[in-house]
Amino acid sequence: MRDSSYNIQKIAKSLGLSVTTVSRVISNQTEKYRISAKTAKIVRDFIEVHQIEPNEIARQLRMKSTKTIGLIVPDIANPFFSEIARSIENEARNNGYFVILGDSNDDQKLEEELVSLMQKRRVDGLIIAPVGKDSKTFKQLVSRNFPIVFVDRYFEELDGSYVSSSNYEGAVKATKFLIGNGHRNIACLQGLQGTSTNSNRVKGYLETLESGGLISDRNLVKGDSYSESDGYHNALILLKEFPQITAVLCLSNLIALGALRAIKELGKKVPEDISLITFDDQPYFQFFQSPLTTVAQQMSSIGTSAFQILLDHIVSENPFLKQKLLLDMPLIERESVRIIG
Amino acid sequence: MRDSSYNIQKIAKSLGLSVTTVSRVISNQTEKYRISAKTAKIVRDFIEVHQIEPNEIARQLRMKSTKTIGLIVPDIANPFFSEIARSIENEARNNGYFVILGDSNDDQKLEEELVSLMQKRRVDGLIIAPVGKDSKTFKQLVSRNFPIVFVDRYFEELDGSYVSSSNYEGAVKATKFLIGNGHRNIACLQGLQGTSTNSNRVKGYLETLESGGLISDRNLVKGDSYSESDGYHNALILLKEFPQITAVLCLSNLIALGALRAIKELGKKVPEDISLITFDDQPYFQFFQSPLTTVAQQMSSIGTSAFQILLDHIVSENPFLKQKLLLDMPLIERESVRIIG
DNA sequence: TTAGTTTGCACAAACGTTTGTGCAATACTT
DNA sequence: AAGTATTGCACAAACGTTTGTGCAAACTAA
Repeated sequence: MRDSSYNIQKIAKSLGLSVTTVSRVISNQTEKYRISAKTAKIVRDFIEVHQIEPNEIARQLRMKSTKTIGLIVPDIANPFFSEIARSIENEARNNGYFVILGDSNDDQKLEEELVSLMQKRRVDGLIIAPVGKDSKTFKQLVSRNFPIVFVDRYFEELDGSYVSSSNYEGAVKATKFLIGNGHRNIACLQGLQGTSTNSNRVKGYLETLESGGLISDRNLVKGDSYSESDGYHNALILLKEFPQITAVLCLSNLIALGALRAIKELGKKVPEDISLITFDDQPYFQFFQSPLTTVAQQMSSIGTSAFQILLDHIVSENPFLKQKLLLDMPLIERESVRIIG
Repeated sequence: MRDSSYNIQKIAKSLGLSVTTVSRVISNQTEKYRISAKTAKIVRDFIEVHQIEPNEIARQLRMKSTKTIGLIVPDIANPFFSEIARSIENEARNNGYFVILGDSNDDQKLEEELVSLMQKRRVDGLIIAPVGKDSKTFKQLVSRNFPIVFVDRYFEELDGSYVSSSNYEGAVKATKFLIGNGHRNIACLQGLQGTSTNSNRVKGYLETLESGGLISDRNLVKGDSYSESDGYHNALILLKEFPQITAVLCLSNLIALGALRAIKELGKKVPEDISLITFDDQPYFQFFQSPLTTVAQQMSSIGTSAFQILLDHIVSENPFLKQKLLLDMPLIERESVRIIG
């Protein structure tokens, strides 16, 4: 007979006890405050029978802690972020925390609004995969030492904790792989410009080309969003403009999907006409016409690490110890890269 | 200079006003309570300058409304659910609501715990894609008229609102399509038994076989989870045991991935050896070796409808008006079904 | 038996809002 | 000028917890 109109005051009245005592039983502080085992049992039984759920909101107000964290991602429907979200939700729940979800739709304005709303909600901390072009939304938060952890994209100029992948090395690995397979004209479909992930990946790509004795042509780098449509449009442009291209490096899973759509539309085939390698491995990539070779990110590790670091910040005595974590990016070789004589 | 230590009491003191007045300005009740425009402006300017964020928790306590809904899904990393989640989050935010996320991992026990936790959190309502085998977790909620909307899976025996797809018709459509292409030995890889989605789909499949003059063999229906691994294992068993099978109907996107893995492992090809059709369209299905023919669900419509219905329940004077909505399932024809002479 | 100690619980303030109502001061009316 | 109406704001209770402290009653010791 669950009755949410019951609160600990009514329990107290019903049992002829004080609110104080009931509260202390519920919060398992019986020893500390010397509540007798007998009384404790009476209270617990009563709660059990009536399925009473003490008002958490009042508790939050009094304790000044909501046991809630905010999670803001650019696109929860992107499997990369939803996988991260899953592991964060799991880790949070196992530690007694709730997760409020915000989807910024890669929109800086919306992101800022979400951050503000979550501050109002008094979340204890924030995990955010920022749009990432501009750090101004977070400058104050970080300098106030508000518990916050960035995932995926982050800001070099901000002394905040983050968890991401070793994007530079990942791009190096991918580009070397293409060069090693004989490719000389390698294009790059990039993501949102000005983001740390994009900058590092493009840098890895360009520097590897140069150190491989190839000319790195910035015209072969196109795109300005991690979306499917951006990948599609820029792949079309790129492949029409530079017919000599034999390989394309895609900087995200969605970009790769867009590129594939474009390639198909142009009547070309992977890997016969165009070789393709992409960031962000997905289980289904193995079933593609040409199973995709990828540079993978460890999504669930990113999520669990991010939460653990955030938890440190929330409970820590030393809020100045920031953690910066870059996880390894394994290259997963499939069949989308052709070996050129 | 954002300072969350500011609250409306301090604003009041700083401005020489009463807390009451400040509160009324903030909540835009100036006309109702006759706060002069001049005073209102003073308060608003002060808040603007100091970037003050009034304590939402206190408001929630006083108002007995959290402007928060709970969303529980079996697997947020499944694109089907993450797409729904995205549209719900969007719709919720646009209506001033927050979304607390819970991932039940298709575990009844965990689901029940999540529901209980969210009740404690005093969410104003709940949207839940239930594990769906057993309705007992929700019986009380529904009978108490707690605002709740089921999505995807639901319970016939419960008079609760739900939004799902016309699963029966979808299965009929898919099965007819296979029969129409000459298939006579059609297997079915089902999802979690006892769930509404699964029952309706299997029913549609079996009845279509029968009405098509084919024998419906229950041995050709295997599986008990919507997961990739379940699809994989049962596809292996099924294809080994019944070599006469020419087509497989998969009841979810993940099951289809598992089936594909099994088919590949057995050295067979889609659609040459095995035709395949699956529920839950995904954008990337078009890039598969054999682009998959699917029966699609309208995820974002499911999400937005679910929230709107929930909102109705939350604000409505008439909590007894339940809505049951089944959205259309279009058949998307690609190349995974072979025409048999 | 009495003084000292321990046990078991209650009082009341505090967390930061919202809101019905009351009460001055000002404005309006004739 | 005096009475009435209106304007502008403040008081205080309430939402339901948590917690430092106080104070009887019960137990212990001599």
